[in-house]
Amino acid sequence: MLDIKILRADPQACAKLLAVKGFTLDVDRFLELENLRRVLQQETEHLQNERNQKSKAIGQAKAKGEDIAPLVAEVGDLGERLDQAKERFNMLQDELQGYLQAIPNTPDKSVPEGSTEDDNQEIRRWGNLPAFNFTPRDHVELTEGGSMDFEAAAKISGSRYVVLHGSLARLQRALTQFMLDTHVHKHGYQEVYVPYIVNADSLYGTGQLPKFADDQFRIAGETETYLIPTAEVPVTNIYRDSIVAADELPIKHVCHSPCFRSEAGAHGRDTRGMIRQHQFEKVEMVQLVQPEQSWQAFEELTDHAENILKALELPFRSVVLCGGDLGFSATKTIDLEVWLPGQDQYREVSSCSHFADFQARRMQARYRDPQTNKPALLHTLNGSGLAVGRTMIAVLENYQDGDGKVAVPDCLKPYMGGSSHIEL
RNA sequence: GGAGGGAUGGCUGAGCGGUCGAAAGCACUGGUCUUGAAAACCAGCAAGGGUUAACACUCUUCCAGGGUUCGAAUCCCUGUCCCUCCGCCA
Repeated sequence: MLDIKILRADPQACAKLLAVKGFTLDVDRFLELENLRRVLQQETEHLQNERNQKSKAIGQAKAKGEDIAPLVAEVGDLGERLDQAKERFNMLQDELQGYLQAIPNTPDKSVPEGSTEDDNQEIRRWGNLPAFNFTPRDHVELTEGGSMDFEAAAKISGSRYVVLHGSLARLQRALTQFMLDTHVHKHGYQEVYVPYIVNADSLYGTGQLPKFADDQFRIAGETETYLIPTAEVPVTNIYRDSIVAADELPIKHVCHSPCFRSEAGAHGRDTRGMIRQHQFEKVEMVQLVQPEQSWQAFEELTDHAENILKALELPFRSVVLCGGDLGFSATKTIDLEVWLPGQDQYREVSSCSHFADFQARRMQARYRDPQTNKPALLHTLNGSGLAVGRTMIAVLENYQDGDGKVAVPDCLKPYMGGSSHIEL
């Protein structure tokens, strides 16, 4: 959620920024709601004050043993008028609140303009594309023997699921372990284990609700709960409605979890292979930091994600998302795209986002500012480090030997029992 | 699943239907003292919102949502969560 004070102060400036994101802010509507809000609020508070005064007087009179009947009579229909004013005010507040909730975060000044991913801006490339003396196969062709089993998955669950057999299952686990260990031991993150089912408040806090309900898997039952679309949700929400001490910052968590996405709007996209699944594994980094340090933290976080690809010696490029491609809650996002020889293109394996205080405001995640000794909103950031399934695809496609085997990247060997190759 | 107990400020923890936004302690901030620190003492210290140039005034909030009342942290109902005991069970 945006800071309503900033919005009030200069709605035009906000509208201009939001336009970069392709969002049209109806300034007139906002001002209209705001003006009405002011009137109704003053009216309501005035009546409330009147009632408070009278009730207090009754209390004092009673304490002195005086007759309170005339005072009570004086209250008259005040309660009724107050209720009516309250109702009007609350209705308007709900409307204003709903209006505010639907406004995405404003993009940072450095975010390029543009509407689709074609307008994203490449900022760096790393690694040399592998040269093969054969035609590289994609991960589906490579695993035709059945180690990547979409048929079994379709039978037991449906489309967009996968069963991994034997060495592939192990490779995925090895990647996960390697990523976690790297972030914990080299990048200073604290590992957390979290629930994979969360309530609506948590999804609201990070911005998936109310707007993106269709992308979530809702659990049937009386209480409104959902499967997590990313560990970002439970991990960030650890700090919802809390005030942390400044010396606890920065908070850096890494968390491995499965992610569940209904992919509601992605019919027909990436139907082949395990690029786009309803369930996938991801290692997620989450940081909560002081506002002054957040851009530095953003660089570091992106670096941490890139380090995994470098260690795996997988060629990749980093791109800054343009306004139109930027997510609802983010002020800036850098995607890491790994080279997939089988597809002859770069594909996203990580998305590192800076949310500024947007999520923190929704979550009321704060720290005590040592300068003022007052609570202040934190800045939140997160990034995949990395999407494990897609990273595994990249390993398969980049390390294929043309002979039905795949070399194991050096950094993974300790996690693969020392094997230098896996059979598919 | 059965039976009880609980939810109050950053934390612990009092709180008769009426100056209760809430005792006390801890923590924190400032001061005195000290070469410096600690201790001791004194003082301050909840959050969010509105009107205002500012001073100031005011509203809301004691888990959440309803209700009773002139007035609710306090009484009633519903829900959520936590704790204890019994049962069951990875």
